Amino acid sequence: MTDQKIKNMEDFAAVSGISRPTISKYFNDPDSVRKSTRAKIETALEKYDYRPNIYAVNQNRRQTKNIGLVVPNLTDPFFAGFARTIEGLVVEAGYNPLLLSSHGGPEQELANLDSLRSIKPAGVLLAPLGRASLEERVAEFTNEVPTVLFDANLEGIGEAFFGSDNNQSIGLIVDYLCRSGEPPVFFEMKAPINPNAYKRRTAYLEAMERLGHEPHLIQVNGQGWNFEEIGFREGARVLTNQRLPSNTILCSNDRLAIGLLSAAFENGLKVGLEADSFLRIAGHDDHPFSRFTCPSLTTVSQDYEAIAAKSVETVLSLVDSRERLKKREEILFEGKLVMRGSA
Amino acid sequence: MTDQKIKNMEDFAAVSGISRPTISKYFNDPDSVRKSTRAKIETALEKYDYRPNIYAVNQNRRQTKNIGLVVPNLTDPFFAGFARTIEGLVVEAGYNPLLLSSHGGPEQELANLDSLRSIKPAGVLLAPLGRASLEERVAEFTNEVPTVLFDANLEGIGEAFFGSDNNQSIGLIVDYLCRSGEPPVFFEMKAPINPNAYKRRTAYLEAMERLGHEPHLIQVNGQGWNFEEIGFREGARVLTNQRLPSNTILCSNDRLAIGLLSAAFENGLKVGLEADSFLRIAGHDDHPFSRFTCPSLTTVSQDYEAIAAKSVETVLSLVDSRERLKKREEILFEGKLVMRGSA
DNA sequence: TTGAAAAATTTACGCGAGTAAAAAACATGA
DNA sequence: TCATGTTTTTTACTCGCGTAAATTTTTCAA
Repeated sequence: MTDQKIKNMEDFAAVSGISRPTISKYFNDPDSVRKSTRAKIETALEKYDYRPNIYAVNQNRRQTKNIGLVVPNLTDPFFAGFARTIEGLVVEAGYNPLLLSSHGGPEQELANLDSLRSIKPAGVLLAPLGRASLEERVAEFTNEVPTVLFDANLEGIGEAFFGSDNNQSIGLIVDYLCRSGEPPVFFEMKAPINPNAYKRRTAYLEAMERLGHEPHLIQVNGQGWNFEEIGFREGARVLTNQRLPSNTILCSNDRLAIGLLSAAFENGLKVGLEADSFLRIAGHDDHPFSRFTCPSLTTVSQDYEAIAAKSVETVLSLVDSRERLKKREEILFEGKLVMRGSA
Repeated sequence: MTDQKIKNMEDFAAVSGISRPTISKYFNDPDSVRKSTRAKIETALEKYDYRPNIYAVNQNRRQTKNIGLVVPNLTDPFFAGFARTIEGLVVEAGYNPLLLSSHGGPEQELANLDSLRSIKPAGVLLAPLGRASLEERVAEFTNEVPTVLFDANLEGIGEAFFGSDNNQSIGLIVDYLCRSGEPPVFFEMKAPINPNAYKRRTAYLEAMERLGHEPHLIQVNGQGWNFEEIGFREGARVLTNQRLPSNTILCSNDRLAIGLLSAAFENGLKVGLEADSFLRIAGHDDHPFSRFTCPSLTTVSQDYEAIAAKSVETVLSLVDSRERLKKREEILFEGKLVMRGSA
């Protein structure tokens, strides 16, 4: 490494003995130059520490290599894992992911889209919060920038949506619970933020009807994304005050279930499959922590790797083609039953 | 909102009736122009949708407004929360945070610093992994870019370090445990990744000595950042095979404790303060999930808000002054005992 | 050896702003 | 009203690179 200062492509072209336009071409695609030239450039690259100024590059390119990635809440390990997987795929494809978290707030979500706007992303992957009032503003954004939705759907918005088949997955676990014991009641928030929650509610009602059981919804109060807290607090109320029509509780998501399990423990109510258990509790999502609850949580895993892969693939193909999809695409991936100790 | 297209500052200057250099000045600091001019500009801003091209701006500014933020592992809610707090402070100060996660790998950490380099951040906040072999490369980076370390210290690297006083916090909980029952053994990984783990081990040994008790380290195998998994697996081995010299276990961090609690439950060992409990378990960090373990986890909370505030304040003052600190600063913040059910 | 195709070079312009210097316009208070 | 200092305008240059067109060089097969 020589320490002669290379401040721009001009300088680097000089020391490498190649013209600047060719150097530029090389950086846009190393395979687009003759092998012997590439070798010369790479030799120089080892000797001198140079990389193109990203601001100058992006100012002139038709399209940046930036891919925006917006998740509802990074504090939730489920989304953190999702984001990590997606980031990996994006990087692998030679693009530059930019991760933003909406922290559970619709205003923050819009702020995120706004700050993405300013970096002119080639495409965006958005897991929306899904607060009806702001869908319009999100739609505006997706008109400007090719956007693929994942995890939660906003009808008709974006080029495509990839997520879980709540119908199938809830059906799966309701089937299992009915088969192995008393039919479940459904534990959820009264006014959920996330569109999936509504889908799951409906799926539960349908599954119970299909199996000829009386459905029963337990809809608790609570705002925001502190699901464990809500599950704990409201779960304690329900468990101590209310006479439930079943000893089996299916929670709308694992985080509620984690809170509920904690409440059950606190109140000395044994949860599990054993004969002396008072309750069975199941969740949905296969949250990273659900293996470590007491007892470990029976749940449904989402195929988030497939969702991530398909989402990235789709947004990148949009970016490459510089076209929009003729028809909005929508694929729902199936969940898998994860049997553990709690139900 | 008129839809006449404003494509650059020139256009915007035209429609707002102000000269381009003055517009430029306005965007760099709205208060630097006369009130009447500012009013004119802001009126135009409401009418026409224009924002400066960030790439052109950053190409010409002496310094970008970007602040890099690198955390070891976003999948850990503790760091996700930390990051969120820091992001908020950075935005509030008018800077642009860029969040990257090292995913627990030193190579990824270097890759993160490398990709930060290309966006020419004005300053960086780094919570390092602390793998000795790569410290040198991190140090190189901190020579180029003003960097403040937080959470984990690398001796002599960066302009400053702000973190927890492990000595104080471990002392605090060892005191408490000894006062309220049997002196604790210390449960930790044999070869921890994180520098704090070493500090905590030492702090434990010192605290025990100070109180006149025989220390006892349980050092388990395990690689990487799956602390719950390691705590669970190795915890189960220890609890079933080993005769412990105490019924009280202090874990090096909450995530290990969460796994250990799960293992205890699985093996039918009652944890808690009750007379019929077999074990007491305590952790460190006040992890977001530690309220929902069974039983809830007694631990020490880090003053991460203070650490975040001080870190941001310091890096921004470095950025503003465009100077380096004469002397590396180092502040350790005290932890607080969080008494819950497990010990 | 030749000749066509492929690749590299030369030249030149554009992108959208920051910034500096000099000139002009404006604000303020006595 | 005038002098003074403050803002704004004008003009012009710079940043580092993408990109296009015309030209030259290289490559490789016939």
